[in-house]
Amino acid sequence: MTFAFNEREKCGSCPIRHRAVCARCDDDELSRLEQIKSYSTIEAGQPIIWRGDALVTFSSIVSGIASLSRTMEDGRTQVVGLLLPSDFIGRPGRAFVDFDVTAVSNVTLCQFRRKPFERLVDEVPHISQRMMEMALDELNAAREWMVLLGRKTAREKIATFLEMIVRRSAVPHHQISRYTLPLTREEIANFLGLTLETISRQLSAMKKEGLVEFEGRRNFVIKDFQALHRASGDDLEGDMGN
Amino acid sequence: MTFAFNEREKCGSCPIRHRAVCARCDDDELSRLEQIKSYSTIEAGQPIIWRGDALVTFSSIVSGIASLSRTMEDGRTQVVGLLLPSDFIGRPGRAFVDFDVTAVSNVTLCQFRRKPFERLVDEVPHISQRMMEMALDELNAAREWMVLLGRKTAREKIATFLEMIVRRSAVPHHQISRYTLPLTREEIANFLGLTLETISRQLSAMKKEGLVEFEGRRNFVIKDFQALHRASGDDLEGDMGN
DNA sequence: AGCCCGTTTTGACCTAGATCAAAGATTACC
DNA sequence: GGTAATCTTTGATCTAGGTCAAAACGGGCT
Repeated sequence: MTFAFNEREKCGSCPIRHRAVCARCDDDELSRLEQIKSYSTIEAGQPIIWRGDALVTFSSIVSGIASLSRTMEDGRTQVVGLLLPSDFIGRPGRAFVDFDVTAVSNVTLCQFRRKPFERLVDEVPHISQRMMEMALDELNAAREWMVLLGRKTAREKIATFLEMIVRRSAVPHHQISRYTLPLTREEIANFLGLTLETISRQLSAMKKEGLVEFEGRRNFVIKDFQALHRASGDDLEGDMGN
Repeated sequence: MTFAFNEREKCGSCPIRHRAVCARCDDDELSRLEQIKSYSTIEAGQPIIWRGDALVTFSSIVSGIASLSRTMEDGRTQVVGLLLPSDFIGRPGRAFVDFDVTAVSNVTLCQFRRKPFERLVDEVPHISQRMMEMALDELNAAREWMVLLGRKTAREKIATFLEMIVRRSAVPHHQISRYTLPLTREEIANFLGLTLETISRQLSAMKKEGLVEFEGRRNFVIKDFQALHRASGDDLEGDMGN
């Protein structure tokens, strides 16, 4: 699953070319980015940056999944977002990082050194426009998640989470499609504001009710998409948010 | 408290001139904004926009407080953000509104018609840069709030909320300073993911412990800032997030 | 000054989800 | 191919915060 990127790989053939911060850039702008970029890889489970670290590079996720999280002094942890390919790490204009970023699977990053990148953000409107767009999308997702965290029941939270995975893998779901949980039960719990036991019990219940079926710990099949949606607590927004 | 704005008030004397979307604009850019703006006022308690409404205008809050919220079909409500003077309403590039916006106190808006404003966003980097900055600040605040909603206890939530009010009123807190709750108990509950009864009980407990003192329902004095902070569950970030 | 109506407080009780504890599964690793 | 190290499931019990209900408080308004 890990892509092998040569140090001077061309942006033109990059898998996230049209979704990342560089999405709107023309060839000239792209070559300016090319000059300050480099690739790096992080193994599953390893930290990418810690909260409080000085921000020395920005990066785009090229492949793999990372989590953004905050851990309180006593160990309580909340995952505040999942970072997928094309998502951006780092915040122009800040000296320090606000949340821990951890590789959930093996991750390939396209990194930019801080100063030159910040200069580009100021000079190239296509970059700041795209970053604004991405920030607003994430803001919306974060707020949607706040509703989940503040008001949904355990069942609704988990149904919403499963639905999110289905929607993201975006394979126009035929009758039988197999999906994969990207996270352990504990990570799911930290994402949903629950405990791992509650996740496990709730998934078992959904199995028993014939809503999902599991093959191994991480692969599942949705047996009843409608019921899943009904369980999510969301109204039938035909994708309102567009 | 409500400001009286004449329809053609100059931006130069605007109280939010240096914090709103227009913060980075020069005089030329400001006059372009001036041409497409108009003021409007909304009474406390009235809706400003509903989720699902077509987005016809963007606006900046000039004075007053509004809330951003989502209500589920069965009435459960989560407030996902408070909008204070200089905060922005609306999202360029979207046709519909994603959350309900409601005036919590009397509100004055500086409104821009959609199309011309979107053109400005594309043409004037000072605007898109500022909007990105604001979006990123809100994103950070939203994520911080996710930690509160997902992992904090009722006590910690309320302490954090009181601290937020203290920090925002930004009067360099001398021994005795009087603050005001901008929300009813029910609104606080919907903001913190609790019920109004829990808010009331927790505030009573804090009173009994000598942490806060109330004068009427909405005015309070913090008797022990340290204890308040300790109760918030946050570590002693000397304002990390900068 | 008194009255009304919405807000807030307080009490009694209940429940969803947490916590504690101990088996079962998987996977990775010699 | 066995076994250690993780994960996951399941059970028993506890509790923070929710729910339901009623009294107390404020704060306009006449």
